[in-house]
Amino acid sequence: MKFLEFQGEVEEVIAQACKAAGYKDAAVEVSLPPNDSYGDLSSAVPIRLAKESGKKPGDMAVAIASKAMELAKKSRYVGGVSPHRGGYLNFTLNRSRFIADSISEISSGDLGATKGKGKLVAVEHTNVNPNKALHIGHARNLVLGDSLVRVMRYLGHQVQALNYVDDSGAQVADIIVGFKFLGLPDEGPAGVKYDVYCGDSVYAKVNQEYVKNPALKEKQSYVLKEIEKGSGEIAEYTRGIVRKILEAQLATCWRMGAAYDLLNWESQLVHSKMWDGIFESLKKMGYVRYQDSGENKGCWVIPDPESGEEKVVVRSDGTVVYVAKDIPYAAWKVGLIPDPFGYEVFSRDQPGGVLYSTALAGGKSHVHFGGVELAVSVIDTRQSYLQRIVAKVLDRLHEGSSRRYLHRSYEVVALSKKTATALGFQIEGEFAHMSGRKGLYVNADTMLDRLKEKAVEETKKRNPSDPDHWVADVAEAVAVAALRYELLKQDPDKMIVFDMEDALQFQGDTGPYLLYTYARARRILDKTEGKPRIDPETAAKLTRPEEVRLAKKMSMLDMSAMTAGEFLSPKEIARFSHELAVSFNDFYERVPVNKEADADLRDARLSLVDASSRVLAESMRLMGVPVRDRI
RNA sequence: GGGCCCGUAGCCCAGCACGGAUAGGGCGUCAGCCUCCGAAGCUGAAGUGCGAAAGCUCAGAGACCGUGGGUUCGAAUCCCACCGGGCCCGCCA
Repeated sequence: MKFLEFQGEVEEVIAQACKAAGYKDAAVEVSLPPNDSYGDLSSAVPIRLAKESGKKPGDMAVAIASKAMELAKKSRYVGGVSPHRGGYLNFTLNRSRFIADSISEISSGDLGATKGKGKLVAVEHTNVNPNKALHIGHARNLVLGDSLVRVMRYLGHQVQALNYVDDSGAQVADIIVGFKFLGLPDEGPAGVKYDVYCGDSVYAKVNQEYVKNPALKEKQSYVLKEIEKGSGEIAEYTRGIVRKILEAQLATCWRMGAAYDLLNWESQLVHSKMWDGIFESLKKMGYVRYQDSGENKGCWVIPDPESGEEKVVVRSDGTVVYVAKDIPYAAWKVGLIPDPFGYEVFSRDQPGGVLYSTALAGGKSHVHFGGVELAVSVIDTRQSYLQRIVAKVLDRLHEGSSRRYLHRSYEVVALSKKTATALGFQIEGEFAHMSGRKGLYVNADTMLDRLKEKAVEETKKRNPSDPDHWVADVAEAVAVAALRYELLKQDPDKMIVFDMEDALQFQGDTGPYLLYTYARARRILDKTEGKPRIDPETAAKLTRPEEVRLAKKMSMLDMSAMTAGEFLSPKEIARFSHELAVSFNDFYERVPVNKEADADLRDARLSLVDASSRVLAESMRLMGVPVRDRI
């Protein structure tokens, strides 16, 4: 997009100007000035050069600026250069040319997305144990991961969205114990989603029973062994239950706008024997050791020379621990071992494309997964330690491969005291961590339903004569927008203390604000006579600061996305969207379009409205926030 | 005991990766704005100057950026220590 081109030109001008002034290898750097009265782009290079040469920063800026002004004449977008007495070099845009070019580029459908040329990338996210419904903590994972997938694709990468299904762990076993040994019905009540039933009623109840009746725990390990065996009545039965729960979970994921390319089943990973080969290599290189004495007697362990501690990878009964499942999975992702899987279609109903599933026997291999250049795992911060172990092992298997295996960690979602109390729990501090076992959580669907309820109310108020199905569609979009934006906009390193009442907010820095802003923009296009039209002459009429700011902001989407991709931080897009929406509303309040008498100016403004709203829609799409023409 | 993360107005957050020009938003509070394109929005908050007035002009609420040191011409940003909060360090996943 054009602002990046402008920035490139500015950097070139600075480099050349420094050279001309006798400073050959000056490091070029530019930044957005704190206030646009300084200019459109600034550089502190003279300050640095002054420091090195012992001159005054202001004088240095003047010296560099005099060279830069000449050079700037050859560029397309640099309109002016001025020195600042503090030592800054301030660059201004050739505004009419910049605006005209920006608008035509965007109007032609070029929203800054990179075409092809990217890397093969895997993004793993969601990864919810198939024994319960998604709560808002899982939703944070999904929103982060799915947005990352979208941003990476925008940046031209070829992305595989992976969802790991732990179908052979203790949590699934608990459900089966409930059905097989506590006599709980394996059909939930009518009208209750199956994942909700299993999580709310079965899982919670089984865990209560474990406390009262410790003998029941033995049933759990029996079930676990049966599942691991992979055949027999219990294993077959479990497969059916897991599939049913998973389908219910996927309905929620799809509702939130996430789509996946592949489901990786843990049971298949185990049966693929990928671990065996890796285990052998690790043994050969002496990285894993057998302990014949001490507290880990009979186990295979990975020693950590730094801490002096050791991590068990194979238990004394010969079964593998969780990291030993994550290691082959990671190795498969970055292509350190041959792909043992075939692939089959799991669902064609997924909005956003066919969903595949790993398959050991009978799977076709016309599609390929794994073996990527960059693997990103969206996993909460509590697993950082284990992820570091996985990375270390990858480096042992192939030096440097951990650089291609990135853990995007994020903090958990907790519940505010108010919300926890409303759910019937007594809380000590200001917030409470969610707990599936205790039944202390807010389901993603529950939250979406609450949001939707409120959105129906608000939408009806504004559109009393529209049909119910239309209202419902809009309200659903508003609900998803509100939840996704809320979970995305905050820094992943910060714990979210979720409060039900606060989250029902539709004003201010929220998803619905973006939807509203977009709808306002489309309204102008509907209501105004004339057509969006821009050319160098009419662009010269767009001189109001609100117009210039809006045009500048909209041409920075690609820059935001690049930052988001580089730091695996989609919240960049949230910030950008909000700023763009604020710029638009500022323009909306002060600059008339419909009522503008000058037809050229009106059409130019129309084209600005059209272009900026397209960019807004694109940035919303990158966050998975739905867009509607009218709300 | 070892490690990771957080600490910015009454509340919630941005800015920190790459040190730089007046530390940005949002909620809440108070006061305004729908016979100008959608009020899910926007404007204003002691006041100053001009004017009969509409209005214009300049200014503008709330923050010792957890504390104390250090590096630097310059620190919210980098380094160290401390304080407060959360998390991890299992033959659970």
